[in-house]
Amino acid sequence: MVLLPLQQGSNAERSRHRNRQAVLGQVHIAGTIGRAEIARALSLTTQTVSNIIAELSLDGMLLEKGRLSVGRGQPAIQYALNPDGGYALGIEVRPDAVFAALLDLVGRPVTTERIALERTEPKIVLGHIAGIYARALEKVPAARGRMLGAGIVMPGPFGLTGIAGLGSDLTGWQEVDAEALFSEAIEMPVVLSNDANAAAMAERINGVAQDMTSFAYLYFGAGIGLGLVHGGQLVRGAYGNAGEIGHIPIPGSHGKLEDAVSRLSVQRHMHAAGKDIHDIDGLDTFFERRDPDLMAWLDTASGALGQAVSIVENLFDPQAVILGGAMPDAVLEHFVKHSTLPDLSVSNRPNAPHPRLIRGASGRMTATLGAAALILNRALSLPVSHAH
Amino acid sequence: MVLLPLQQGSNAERSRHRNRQAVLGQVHIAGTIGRAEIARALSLTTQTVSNIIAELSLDGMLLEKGRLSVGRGQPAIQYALNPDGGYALGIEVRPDAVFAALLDLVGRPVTTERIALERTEPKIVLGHIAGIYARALEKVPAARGRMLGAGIVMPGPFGLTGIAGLGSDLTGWQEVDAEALFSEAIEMPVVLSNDANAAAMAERINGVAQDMTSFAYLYFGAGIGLGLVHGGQLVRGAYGNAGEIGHIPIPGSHGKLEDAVSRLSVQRHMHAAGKDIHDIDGLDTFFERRDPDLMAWLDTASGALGQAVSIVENLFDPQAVILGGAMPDAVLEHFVKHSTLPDLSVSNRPNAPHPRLIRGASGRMTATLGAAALILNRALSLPVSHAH
DNA sequence: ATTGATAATTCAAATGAATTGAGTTAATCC
DNA sequence: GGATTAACTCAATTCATTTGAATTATCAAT
Repeated sequence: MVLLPLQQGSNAERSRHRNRQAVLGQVHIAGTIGRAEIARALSLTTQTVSNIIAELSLDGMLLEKGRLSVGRGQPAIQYALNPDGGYALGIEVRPDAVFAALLDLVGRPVTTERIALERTEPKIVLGHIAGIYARALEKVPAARGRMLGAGIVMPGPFGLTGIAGLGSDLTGWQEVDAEALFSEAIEMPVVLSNDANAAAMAERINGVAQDMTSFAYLYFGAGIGLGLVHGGQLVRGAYGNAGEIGHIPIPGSHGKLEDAVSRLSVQRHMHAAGKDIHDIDGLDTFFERRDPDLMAWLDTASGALGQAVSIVENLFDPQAVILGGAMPDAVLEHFVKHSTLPDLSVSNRPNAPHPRLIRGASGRMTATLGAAALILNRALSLPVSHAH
Repeated sequence: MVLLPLQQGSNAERSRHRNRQAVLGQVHIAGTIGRAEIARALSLTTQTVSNIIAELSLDGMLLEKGRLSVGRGQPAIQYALNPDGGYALGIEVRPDAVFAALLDLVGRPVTTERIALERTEPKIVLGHIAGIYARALEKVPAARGRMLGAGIVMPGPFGLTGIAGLGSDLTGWQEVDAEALFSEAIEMPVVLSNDANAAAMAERINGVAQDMTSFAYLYFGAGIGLGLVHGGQLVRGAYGNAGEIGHIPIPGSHGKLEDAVSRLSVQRHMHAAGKDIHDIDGLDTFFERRDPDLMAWLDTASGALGQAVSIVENLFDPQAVILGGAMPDAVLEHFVKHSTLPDLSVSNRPNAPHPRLIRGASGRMTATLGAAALILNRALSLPVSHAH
């Protein structure tokens, strides 16, 4: 169960694979780019990059985008990712529903689906998965034979821990190898993660973190989770449960971070004031009215959130902390504006290239999109292989 | 200044370099090991490993250690790291002194030195460094021409941050490229880090974390620092300042973690009781007597420490948290025994292979040894290259 | 408009390091 | 003592990269 780095030696074949990924990664970062520039970025010869690009074009992963002239010399032929070059399936399993999205190679959703769940036992969920996949292929025939893999998001923590069984867990999933079960059901590579990690990847592939290699993501789900990206890769921890920030104590507020700032927390608070919030839109409505009870909750929540951000900053020194998840954009924006971030932080630097706290771009589907982004990130960046 | 992953393509030469490191890494992990076993671990052919081992033996990095018979088949020739195969210099710059240690390839210190400092300006410190290096080579002639590099430990944080200038910083080092200056002074590769990161590496190379790839290290210096290792590599953060745990607020205690648990904290507390502690031995003496004022401090400190450990556990999900640094072993042991670790943690798992909190093995020189360990770790593990 | 400089690209040959496959050696098992 | 197993070696082959020379396309200066 321990994640440990898989030490793998290199040979010609693995070098080529690595270089293909690196080339795709450069194209992804740049949008459009020429071979010579890729060669310089990767310390390879243009000849090598030419060979690889010919191969990738043949495989349908790249498209020519005309020539770009910059000063003297022959203008470079520009290449871009072919959106149809590969697809990734994202699946988010929640206690009440399964969400799915099919993303193309540039990270755009091409089809999405939602299935309500009565029960969450593995058999039932897995039964739906095959259908989801089949319908996705039907809607997007171009994806057939071009699936890169599937990302699965489930509420953590995974395995037996001291915070298991605190409500958000799915029944029947505690002691099974979910990754293997899903992989068997849809016959493609599968990556399993929690919602916060996935959301972080969504921002990296197609959101506000595209230019960041080290950042943190605070995700509003039922509780609150933390996704950590370092050097372009997720920091999962030894057992895959890094980022359980909801349970850390916050001074001033009486208890855990989750008690002060989470969907459950606001629902509880509003309910005590005789006002019931059933979903995100409901919350949005109260916020639009500047409901005084909600504003009071936001005040204390902002304080707790600022503390949490500062802890994350001091422990991980990220380029920025991104805020997103199941909250109305306006509320997230309010948090970004009104959370007071302590001056006493390593992230409080003059001339910082990024604001310390940023609202995520991926909207409410962020975790589902992020599930697929886990796969895309693997396809578009140098591998840091891990084994179990 | 931002650390970003250096995307580098692969070719035959770089493959060989990588495979050499991987082979050395396997030998380091195993102690002694045969070629076939290395080949299996790295997914290489025995022929390839044979070639590489021949090369490494010729370079003096490996030693034959007889044959080991396990069941049928020809017994495998065992190889071990040649301690004299390479050396790493560790340098720790403190406000009052420079510590240095020369480590051989297996991580044993072969010579150490201490130089008192009146002033810490770059010119003065750098002036001492050349002398330290020269004397080390004189004492250990075998190290001449076999230096792998130098690790430098200086009090962080590096660069301009919101917690700069809070006392522990060295004067004159805020705005200079320390790595370049040291590298110029001793003409070898240099890695710069803070004390906690270095200490963590010391434990990984030659201490209690040899079998861990993801762990956290709580380091007692003047304040308290955190070193994070994930997948066998340091988590440095975007600007190299990850792990500034001293400044996070701790509930219950009135302020920062550092206020409750650090050398300065215990000195302040004891001074208020009319008892002065000047150094670690002084502290040890009070502890041996079970001085009631010290025991009272330890009580509150243990509580705060437990909170900090739990935060680290939940955010990082390490295999274990290691405790070490400038404290008497007996006091560290007391912390390990008496810190109450909350049940509500991802690290509170049944059948955990490691205790949640462990005392470090490297003793008082840990940061200096760790400085050199930064270099050894680079030589003995697969590269995760970063550029600035 | 012509010419030279610059840079991207292509072709063919060379290189480096890994793999492959056959053969040898040295232990255990029966 | 022969069969089996596994480590190790040798020589030939394969793969992917680099090297070096030649070609093409643009900009800049005369």
